[in-house]
Amino acid sequence: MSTASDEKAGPVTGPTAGRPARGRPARYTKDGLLELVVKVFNERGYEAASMEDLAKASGFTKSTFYHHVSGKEELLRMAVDRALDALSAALDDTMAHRDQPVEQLETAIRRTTEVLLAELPYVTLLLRVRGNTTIEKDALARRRAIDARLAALVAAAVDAGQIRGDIDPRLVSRLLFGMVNSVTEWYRPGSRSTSQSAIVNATVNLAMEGLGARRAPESAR
Amino acid sequence: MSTASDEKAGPVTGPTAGRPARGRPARYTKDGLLELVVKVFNERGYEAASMEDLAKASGFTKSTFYHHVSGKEELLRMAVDRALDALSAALDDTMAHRDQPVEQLETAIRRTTEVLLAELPYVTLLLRVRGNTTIEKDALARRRAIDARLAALVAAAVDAGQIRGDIDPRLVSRLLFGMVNSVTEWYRPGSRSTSQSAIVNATVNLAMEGLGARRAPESAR
DNA sequence: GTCTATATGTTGATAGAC
DNA sequence: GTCTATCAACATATAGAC
Repeated sequence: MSTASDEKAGPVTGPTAGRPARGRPARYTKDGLLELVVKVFNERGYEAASMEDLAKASGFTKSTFYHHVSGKEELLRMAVDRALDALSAALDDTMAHRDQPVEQLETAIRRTTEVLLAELPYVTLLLRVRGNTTIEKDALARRRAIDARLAALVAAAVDAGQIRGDIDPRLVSRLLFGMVNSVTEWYRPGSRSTSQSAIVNATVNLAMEGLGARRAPESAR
Repeated sequence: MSTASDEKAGPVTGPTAGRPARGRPARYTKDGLLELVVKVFNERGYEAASMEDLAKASGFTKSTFYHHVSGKEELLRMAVDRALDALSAALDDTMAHRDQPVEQLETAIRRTTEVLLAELPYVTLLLRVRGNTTIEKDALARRRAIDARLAALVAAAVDAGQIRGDIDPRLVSRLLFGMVNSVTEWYRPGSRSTSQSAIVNATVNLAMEGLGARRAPESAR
C-alpha cells in the first residue's frame, strides 16, 4: 500500500475464477481489492457507497469483507495516497531534470496528464475529496503542496520570459491544471475514439498554444 | 423557481433579523432558502447533507423545514435547473449573434465563465452531479446537450479555418470547457486577490492563445 | 406554522457459531 | 475465513398536538 505500482505478486488480480464459490468465494491481492473498491467509490460516490455495496461487489459478505479491510476510511486513504504518490513522483522526476523553466512546465503538464490517465480511478477519487474527515484533510493538504509546486513552475517560466506574463501565474496554474484534471470527468479507459497519447498531446498543445486563432487586438469588456 | 433570476419580492433574502425567534423563527424567499440549501449541499456534499443539516442551517426544525420544501431531491432539481437555465440562456444569446464562428466560440467561453461566476454555487452543484436518481440523470442529459452545442461551435470554427484543426474538436471542447468549469474548484466569491473579470479574461486568453511560449518544433514521444 | 414524537429503513461495525 | 444475527446511530419523512 506504500507506493503506487507495487503489486503484491502472482497472476491474481480479480476473483480467482468465474462464480465466487461458497465457502471459498473469492481471492484478491491487496491492490486488486483496492481497485475494485475504488471503482465502486467512483461509481456511487464515496459517501454514498456503503460497506455492503463494497462487500457485494467483491463477492464477500459484509462481515467477511471487514475481516479483510480495516474500514471505509482506511480504504479511502490507501486510494488517495496511491494517486498522490504517483503525482508527486512525476513532479519530482520533472524537476530533477534541470531544463529550461518552460520545458519543465511542459513536461509537468505532460507527465501529470499521463499519471492521471495511468492512475485514473485513484486520481478521480482524489479530485472528488472535499475534506471533512482527517484523512480527507490530509489528502487536500498534500494536493495543495503539489499545486504550489506547479504554480512555482509557471512563475519560474514567466520570470525567465519564456511564457506570457500578463496573467497571474497562480491563476494560469489553476486553469491549466484544472484543464488537465478535467479529463477525469469524461475519459473512460478503452475508449477507441480517443487514445491516451492523443489526450496527452492535446493537453500539452492547447496549454502551450491555445486554439491558435488569429485574434483582433483585445481590450475592454 | 422557473428561471434563474426571478426573486419573489421584497428585501428579504436571509433570516429576517438576527436570532430566529421562537414561534416565527425565520423567513426566506424561495430563492433565499434555495441559496442557503445549495450552500450546505456544496459544503457537505449533496448525499452527505441530511435534511436535518438543512433545517438547522435555516433555523427551522426538520419538520417545519419539510413544511416549506417538498423534499431533498426537489431541492436538488431546483438548484441544478437554475444553473442549466443560465448556461443555456448564455449559449442561446451567443448563437443569436451571427458572428464568425471563432468569435462565437470566444463569446461562448467568455459567457460561460461569466455565468459560472455569477451562479457559482448552483453551477458547482451541477458539476458534481453524478447521476443515480431520475433528477440527476435529467440534469446530466441537459448538460450533455449543452456540451454538444459547445463542441459544435468548436467544429464550426475549425471548418472555417479560424482555429487549429490538428486536434479533434470534441477533445478541444472538453478540455477547454473543462478548464472553464474547473474554476468552481477554487474560486470563492469575495476573493480580493482575483477579480471575476481577471478570471474571465484569463480563461478567454488562455483558451485562444495558450501560454504563448515559443516552442521547438514538436514531434514524437 | 411550528413543534415533539415517531415510523420505517439504512448505515458502519461487531459478536460468536461453524 | 466465512457466515448469520445483531447493534447503536442516523437517515428521510410523516402524524398530530399546540
